[in-house]
Amino acid sequence: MKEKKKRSNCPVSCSLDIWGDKWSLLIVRDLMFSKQCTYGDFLKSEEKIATNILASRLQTLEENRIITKSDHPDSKAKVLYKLTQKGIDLLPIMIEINLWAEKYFTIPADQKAILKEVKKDKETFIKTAKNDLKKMI
Amino acid sequence: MKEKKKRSNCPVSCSLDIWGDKWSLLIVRDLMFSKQCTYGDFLKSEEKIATNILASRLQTLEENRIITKSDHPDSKAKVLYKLTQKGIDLLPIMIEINLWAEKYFTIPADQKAILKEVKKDKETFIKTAKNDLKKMI
DNA sequence: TATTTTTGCTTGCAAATTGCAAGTTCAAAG
DNA sequence: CTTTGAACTTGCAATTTGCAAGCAAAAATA
Repeated sequence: MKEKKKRSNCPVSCSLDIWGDKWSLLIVRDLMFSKQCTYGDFLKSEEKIATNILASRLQTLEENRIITKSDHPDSKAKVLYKLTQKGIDLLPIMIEINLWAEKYFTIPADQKAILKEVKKDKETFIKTAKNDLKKMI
Repeated sequence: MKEKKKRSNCPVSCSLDIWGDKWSLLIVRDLMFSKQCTYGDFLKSEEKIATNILASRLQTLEENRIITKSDHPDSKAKVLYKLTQKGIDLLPIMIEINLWAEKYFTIPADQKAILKEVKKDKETFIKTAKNDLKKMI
């Protein structure tokens, strides 16, 4: 496990050291939507991540205990990736990103529908969603 | 202004297209703390951003209307950078990043003190902080 | 049982980005 | 008029990205 040097002790800087790139939070997003994904599932996402980048990001996220690998119940050839508690705790950040983006971009209708639910009662939405994800650990 | 192609219409992806890197949110962080910064102020930050990277990020953030350049009242040689409303609206994301980091990293005492205030009443903290920033526009 | 397909990667390589150091330009101070 | 300061720009090596192809093990198919 290669320990990368922190740029500073600033909470924002420390966070970005781990997932501050164009791809990591998309992996986390997929896991928040799907609860668990295979390597192939990530590749199916709209943004078309390259296989080597995916492997690299999954490794970094695993090293930093944001995600875990586990055996797929159906097949030894498949691997299941899941969020850890640390990964689940990124949910509030993910939600605020969505709310910000909703204000400044045109986003898909189905996403808007979810955000409508979020805005009704953010606290409850997060609590429920976190619990749902926790069940999968 | 070079229009970069969006990877998808996903709100998270669109957001990361703009500020999904190791430096952009540190610039935003500095502006949230200091309200307004000069080029030199950014360079003084602990993380030691390179001058060319700083110039490049400032340009991208300006192109995407997260920040604006304005004249410094004291000198024509200086430039003031400020957050726009779009930039100010990143505050909830910034706060959630801080709260997440506080849970999983050891962070400086002064930062912890601020987060204690945040946790007392998040809504009010954000509203007040946003108003303070808005005054500077 | 033999062969093909699926799955999760790894490898090679060109292109783009980053990071460091050293300019450059214009305003302001001495 | 010379020096300093502020905001960049430039050059270049090192790292990272992105695309395509390859590969080994497991599973499905013939």
